[in-house]
Amino acid sequence: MQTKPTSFDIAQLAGVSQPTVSRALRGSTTVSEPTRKRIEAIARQLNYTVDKNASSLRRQTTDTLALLFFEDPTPDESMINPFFLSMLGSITRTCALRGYDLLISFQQMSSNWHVDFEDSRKADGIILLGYGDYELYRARLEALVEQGTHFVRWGFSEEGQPGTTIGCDNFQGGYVAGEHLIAQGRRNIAFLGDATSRYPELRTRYEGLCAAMAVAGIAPDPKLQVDAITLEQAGFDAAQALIARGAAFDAIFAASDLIAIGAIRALEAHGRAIPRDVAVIGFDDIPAASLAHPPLTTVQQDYRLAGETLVDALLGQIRNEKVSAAMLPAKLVVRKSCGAA
Amino acid sequence: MQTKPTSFDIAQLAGVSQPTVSRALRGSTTVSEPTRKRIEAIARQLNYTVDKNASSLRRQTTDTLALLFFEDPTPDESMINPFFLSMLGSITRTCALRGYDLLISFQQMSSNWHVDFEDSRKADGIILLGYGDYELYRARLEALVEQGTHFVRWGFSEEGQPGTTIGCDNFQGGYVAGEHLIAQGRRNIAFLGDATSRYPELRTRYEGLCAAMAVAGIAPDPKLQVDAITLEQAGFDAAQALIARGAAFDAIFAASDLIAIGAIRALEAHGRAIPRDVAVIGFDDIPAASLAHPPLTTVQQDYRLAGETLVDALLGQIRNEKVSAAMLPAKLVVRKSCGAA
DNA sequence: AAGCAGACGGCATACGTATTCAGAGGAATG
DNA sequence: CATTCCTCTGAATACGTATGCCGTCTGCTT
Repeated sequence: MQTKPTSFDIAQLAGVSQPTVSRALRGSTTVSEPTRKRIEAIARQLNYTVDKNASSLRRQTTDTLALLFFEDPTPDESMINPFFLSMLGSITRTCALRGYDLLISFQQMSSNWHVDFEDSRKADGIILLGYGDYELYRARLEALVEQGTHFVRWGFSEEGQPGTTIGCDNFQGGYVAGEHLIAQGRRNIAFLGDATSRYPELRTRYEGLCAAMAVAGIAPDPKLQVDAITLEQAGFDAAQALIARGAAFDAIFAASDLIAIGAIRALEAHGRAIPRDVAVIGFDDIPAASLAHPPLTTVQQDYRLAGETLVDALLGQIRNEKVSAAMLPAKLVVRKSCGAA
Repeated sequence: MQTKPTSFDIAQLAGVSQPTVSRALRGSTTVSEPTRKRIEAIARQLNYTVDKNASSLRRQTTDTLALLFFEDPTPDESMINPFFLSMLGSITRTCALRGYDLLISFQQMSSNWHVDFEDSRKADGIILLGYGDYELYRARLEALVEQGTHFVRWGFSEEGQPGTTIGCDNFQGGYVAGEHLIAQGRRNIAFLGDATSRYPELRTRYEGLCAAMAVAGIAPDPKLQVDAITLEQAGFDAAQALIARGAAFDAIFAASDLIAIGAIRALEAHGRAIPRDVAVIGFDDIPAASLAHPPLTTVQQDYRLAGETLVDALLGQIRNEKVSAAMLPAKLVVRKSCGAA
């Protein structure tokens, strides 16, 4: 095949005009059955494919979604939150099922991605993946909304927030974690993860924990809360700090699996046995959680469902349907680190 | 902004013609300095972005690459080899640096992706990621080459193989692993991973191991080799089989980290202590390797370099440069599982 | 036999950009 | 002052598809 066949080539071979070829292949309109069959056969034989650019240009729509990871810059720039990586599989798969291509990009929060995708008609909509300080980029999201850009966000969903947000029920996740630890007889439960409003999803997990404690008549102790962001090193440091404070604790609820794994390393370095001395529960259920030692009990976010929901919400928005925020259930996965049978 | 501004809008505002706007913004040709400045200012003010589809259609080039994962189907379809996932970061980053967008897709090997990307002008070239039985899709790759499609492949590089292949030096990786185990005083080294030609990269790792053993005067023992593909479960099963054979071994070299982690689970289930009774070395250095218990000594593939090399090789090919296969060095990362100080 | 509806398909054109060709104007040269 | 050359820019057009509009032909009704 020297040169890519066009709809004109097919038209000529089929003895019809180019528009008829277009109509026949797109299915919709009125083309007689025999004509369509003939055109389809020739197209197949020539390995004809519709030119995506010409088609998109003409239809003013791309059948493509863009996936943007934007996180706080990490030491290793190419490191991605493993939980998001797990979602990736589900997102690409859902896109494929819906007949959409997926464009992917990592972004510094400082760059001007908001101009770059829908504006230049590379994609019909954007999926935003990124934990983190929401207020920092609020202005950007508002600009997107104002501009009429289609996008959905994974994360914490709040009243009056620009755009559509899909997230997991962080409160409930924290609650079941707390409930489970208390059922194991633990009373002094520490929390490693941000309790300020900088990372609302982490704070909400804490609030869920506190609610479970309240039900059991346990008052939250500020000394048992240490700030930590999602990385392993942060978990290590936070656990160190917790020990240094000298407050007694017999359980840790970590706001992410990586924090939990880091904390376990620190605890073992200080001679605390897991789960005997300290029960540990994480959050996310990343692939490494089951490989950790001891295998990590954790609150699972359903990444399959998450990916599907994100894509479908975005497609709904593109079709101008009314799309509302959604909160996905969290599920406790019991392994060894919490000391349950 | 109700309607997306076009180059005509800018032309009108700047008092020039549309072609001049195009020239000014693409930089290349001769546009006087003041005119260019004026045009750029107006473009910025209007948030103008070149329409990707129109531009691609006109230039017959997309500035987009496609990344295709195609692996043997796994039980969980959305599971990706973690090593490839690590490469993803580096690939997207390199693409961004080179000014290319990245289209991503998972593929069943049965689908007709070979028609779908460059043919329909979605991308200028394709990156193929997938271990596995090369012969199965040899015909496809040959069709790609014949068609003039630009693509590079990660994997085992062999004489007379269609297309350009970038891979890691599996032989050397196996060699340093063997060398290290022997230096630890281990003599009976088992290999978990395919030794047939179905997975050439795994077989080559075995050959490297054997070479190191030969230098130390150790003959390879077929009873100490068990087939296993890259998954954790395969490692577990393989180690079980190895133990069942009854042959004595004091070390395991696993063809992937997941195999190694699965094997460790099986060994511990049988009361063998790591590394005291059995030293274990894996391959890849996936993120979970350092989190495993004990932390896994492994042969590291440089995923940063790998991603860069893949992208640059592909871009070279697109520019019609002479691109040759490349073999990237492998590096031993010593942790606890091999019993070294 | 005339009229008419409906099914099918062609003509023309638009989508927004990049490039070829040629022309206008000015500077430089003799 | 005429000629040449160069710099800058405009006119025209092509890229490949999708669609609004209209014509034609068949077959049916009255």
